[in-house]
Amino acid sequence: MDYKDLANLIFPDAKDISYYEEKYPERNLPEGAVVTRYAPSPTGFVHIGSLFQVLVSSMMAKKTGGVNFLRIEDTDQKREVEGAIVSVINSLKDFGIEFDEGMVNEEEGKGNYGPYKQSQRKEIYEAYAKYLIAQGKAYPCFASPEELEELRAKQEAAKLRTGYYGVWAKYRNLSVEEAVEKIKNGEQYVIRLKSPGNEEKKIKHKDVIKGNVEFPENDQDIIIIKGDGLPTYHFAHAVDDHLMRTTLVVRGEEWFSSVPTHLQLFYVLGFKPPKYAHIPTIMKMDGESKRKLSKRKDAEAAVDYYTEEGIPKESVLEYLLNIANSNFEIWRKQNPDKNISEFDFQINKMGVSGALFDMVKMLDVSKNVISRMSAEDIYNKVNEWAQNYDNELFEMLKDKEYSLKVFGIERGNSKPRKDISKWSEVKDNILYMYNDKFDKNAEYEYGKISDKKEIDKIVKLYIEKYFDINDDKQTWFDKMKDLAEELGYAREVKMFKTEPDKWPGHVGDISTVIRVSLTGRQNTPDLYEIMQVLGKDTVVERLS
RNA sequence: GGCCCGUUGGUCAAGCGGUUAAGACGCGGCCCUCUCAAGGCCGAAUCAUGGGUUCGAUUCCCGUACGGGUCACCA
Repeated sequence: MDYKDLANLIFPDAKDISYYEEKYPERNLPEGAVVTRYAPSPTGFVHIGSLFQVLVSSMMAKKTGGVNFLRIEDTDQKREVEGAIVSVINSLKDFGIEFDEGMVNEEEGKGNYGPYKQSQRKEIYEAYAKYLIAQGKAYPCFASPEELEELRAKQEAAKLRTGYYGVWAKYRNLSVEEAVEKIKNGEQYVIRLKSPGNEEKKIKHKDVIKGNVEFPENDQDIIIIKGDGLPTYHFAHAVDDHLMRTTLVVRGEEWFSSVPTHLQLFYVLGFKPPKYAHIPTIMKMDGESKRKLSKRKDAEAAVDYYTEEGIPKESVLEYLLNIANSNFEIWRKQNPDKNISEFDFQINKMGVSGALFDMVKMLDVSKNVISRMSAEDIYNKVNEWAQNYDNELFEMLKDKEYSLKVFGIERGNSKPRKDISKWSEVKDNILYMYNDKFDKNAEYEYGKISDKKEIDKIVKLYIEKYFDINDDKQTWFDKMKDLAEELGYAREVKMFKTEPDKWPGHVGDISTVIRVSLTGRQNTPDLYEIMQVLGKDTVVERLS
């Protein structure tokens, strides 16, 4: 009896690997095209760090004319979540991320390198596991959890490196006969790699982002097929990314230390390894120390948070791109109207250490993104958002023509307003522009001039003598000055500043009175434009 | 603890042996035909630390400290 017999006993029906090698040939792509992927386990939750990663891969694929696909890594049956795949797809779609290949719903995928869901690829892993067993490069291991626990305890007590390796790998040198007998007796087992590595030796490796590194070789006999018959991440990664002809693996930094294991797996299987790009973790300040953005503790860890808050997808993407390539900001300044995809993204220019997530900066980026949008664009986006998250606002926006005018205030010129950073703050921003939301009789905070009689006097005089909806802006403003003068206030702020004792106040104070009476706010966009949008009747009505 | 990776203003960061050490956010001040949001100008603020190498180190090497990752039949 030899290894082949053992392999046949374990995986009697597995195909020869040549079948798969032929079925999934090298891709026919232009020189330099990158094949990359997003490979989440289906929890349904998309972390902001994952979005970061997908952004990077998709930019790379797009830039080189390559492929970016979605593979679902559902080899952990305990973690299955219903509907997770569709939810991942949808969450990413909210950010404009769509895949060239891969899963399109819970069960189906598109593309020639599928299935794209690992639980549907069981026979493929078996074929490759069988191939290794037949060569004596992998073996069944019968160690029970208790046995492994004991092993670990022994190693810890002796202050040795823990794990299943070398002389500690009790079942690695079991004879074929013994193994066969155990299997026939129905003993439980997993398949382990018979690691050819030596811990004393170093391997050199170049990570696309981190650069040159040296690791000790892997000498752990890692599990490749678990007791439930499904592969571990490591094995599935090697087999899938080889067969799917991935050339660039973009993944989180937490995988960095498994590089030696993965390289070894590719080597043992006779595959050419892909390039690896380990991207830094997005961190958050927690008291004194930094930590990973946590799914449980931090709302902003979930990508859905941004859509719920109404932070436009472009804003999130731009912020992330900013962290990835800090020269993006300069590019954006020079190319305010270009699409993100035109930016020449450089993956090797990414920072090596984890950046702290900065919501303030994100909102600033967003403010600029939104300022570049047209009133129509903003209307559509706010409307869509409100439909899902704010019914009152949605109702307000029903009068599209009017709302368009509201969003058009100080917009569409060379210096557009920058006072919106997310849709959730829009309502409060524009509330007073809608008659049924404005309470004329409410008590408002006035500014410097707070005497009720004086206020009435100012407003009354304005409406009776100076207000004319047909005035152009200059005339309107001149009249405001005239009003100030007639009431005994300085007509220019400058005049007032040079001789503050001469007047009780200046035009600014007068216009504040009008502003508050008209809007209930001391701070608003341009008063003239507001009056134009409100229209004659409303202005008169509110000021009388 | 072992093994990896990292450390430039409060934050994100340029920088690759000689720079007045970019820029952005934030902060402070001033300016701008009315208040804001902006915009313009100005300002405060940084190379973790100790040794080398060098004519010269933020940049190269070693140690230390600190931070992060990883050591599962989870991915």
